[in-house]
Amino acid sequence: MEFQVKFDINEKIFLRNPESSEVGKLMVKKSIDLIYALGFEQFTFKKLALEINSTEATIYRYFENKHRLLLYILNWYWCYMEFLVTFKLENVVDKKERLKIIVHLLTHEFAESTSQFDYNKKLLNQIVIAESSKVYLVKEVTEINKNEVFKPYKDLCGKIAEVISAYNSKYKYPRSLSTTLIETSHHQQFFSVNLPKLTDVSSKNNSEFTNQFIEDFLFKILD
Amino acid sequence: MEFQVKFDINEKIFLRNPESSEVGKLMVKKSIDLIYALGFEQFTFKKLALEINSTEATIYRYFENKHRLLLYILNWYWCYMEFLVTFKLENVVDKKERLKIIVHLLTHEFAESTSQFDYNKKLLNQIVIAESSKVYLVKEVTEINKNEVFKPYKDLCGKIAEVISAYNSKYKYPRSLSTTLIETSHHQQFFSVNLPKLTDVSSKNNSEFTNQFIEDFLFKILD
DNA sequence: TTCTAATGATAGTAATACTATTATAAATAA
DNA sequence: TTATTTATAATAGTATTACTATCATTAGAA
Repeated sequence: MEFQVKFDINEKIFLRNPESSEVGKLMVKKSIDLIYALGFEQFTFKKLALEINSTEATIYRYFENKHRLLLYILNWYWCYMEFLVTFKLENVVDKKERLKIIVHLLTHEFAESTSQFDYNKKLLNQIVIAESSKVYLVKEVTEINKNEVFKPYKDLCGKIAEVISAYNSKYKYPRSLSTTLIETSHHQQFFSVNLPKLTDVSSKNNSEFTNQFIEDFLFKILD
Repeated sequence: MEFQVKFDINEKIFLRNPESSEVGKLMVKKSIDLIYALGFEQFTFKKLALEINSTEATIYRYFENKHRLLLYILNWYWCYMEFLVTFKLENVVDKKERLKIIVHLLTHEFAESTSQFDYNKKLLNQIVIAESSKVYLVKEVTEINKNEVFKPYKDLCGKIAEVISAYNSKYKYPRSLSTTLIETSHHQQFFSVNLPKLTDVSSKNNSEFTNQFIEDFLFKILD
């Protein structure tokens, strides 16, 4: 079974909806490949324009700047992640199992995408790990936040917090623990690959390591 | 009692040691004020040159680029933090107390610096919270890491890991837990101020909130 | 005193992050 | 069907950034 999902991304993020045209869709899709390949700092609209055989001016009609484009991509990812969580939790009643499913989702790579129309989720996941904090770790965060552009992240956080509270209603910090699960899964994955001395990975699979570390700490906190 | 501390920062980080001259010392000191005021993205060598009544060329003789200057500042901070940990732990034998002291250090602001020669530790702390991940979340991380420029961070992490292991020798992930303590204390402080819905802060003091959250989870994990 | 080395002043380049203008092509409405 | 709107490609241009290079001046060391 294979299907595509669509989300309504907050209109404040773009100038023109990239979903409304072919160039628009192509620029988002290719930006994922390019940001992954170059890193966000080296990524430019000029390079993206070249990649999609278009011009900078065209891209600027869709996004104010590359920061907004990254935000768009991340919003899509957070929506997708919330959808995935909801989907995978369907019909699972065991509360511990529900948490384990979430930790697994947060710590494992996605399979390479097969459809050419779909975003490459594997690359997207790597972008989230390495670049996502760059959208909020900026001076203008308060200004940017006013447009509710972080809502999908907050919603994901809220959803996980609910599962945490369902498991242990007495735990006092379900939201902070949610963000800690998300952020920790990112940096432990990043560190275990790039700066392994900051972690306790042994040679083997780093997703598996991160999964074990987080699951271990989550249940020690909640039990 | 008031005293200044000096650290030998890895020579690979700079072209000329800023400690070796007055302009050098001034540029590091003022860069802390400027990065704090503008955020790392808006911070430029041109603006810094203006601030210290010097020229870009002079700054470039000390640091290859602004990324290296940030790395220098963070290295200093990590060394300072390790020193502080060592200092505050002196003569404290109770193992739980030792961990509590560390958590307190990680989650609380420093006092405004009094000495005009000293770096402003309060601003430095804010820079660490908002900008530190930008030095390793880059494509070239492996290349940069080869020069051992992250050693002070790894040492700090190692030191905290030791205290963790001393408290509970059976715990399997002391290093990953160390980095999680450090990173979590940063993003919880950042979130509780800027995106509070991602946390469980109530209106009050956010350092205190972060301290409680982290202390709570640390001892649930280790006990 | 002479030499050396660091600085300041100045200039210049390539790339980035945009904005503006116009001709053309495609989609839509009358 | 034509007229109108709209998006795009092509092009040009600007201010700023991130550097590199040159050279005269100055301060300190030999």
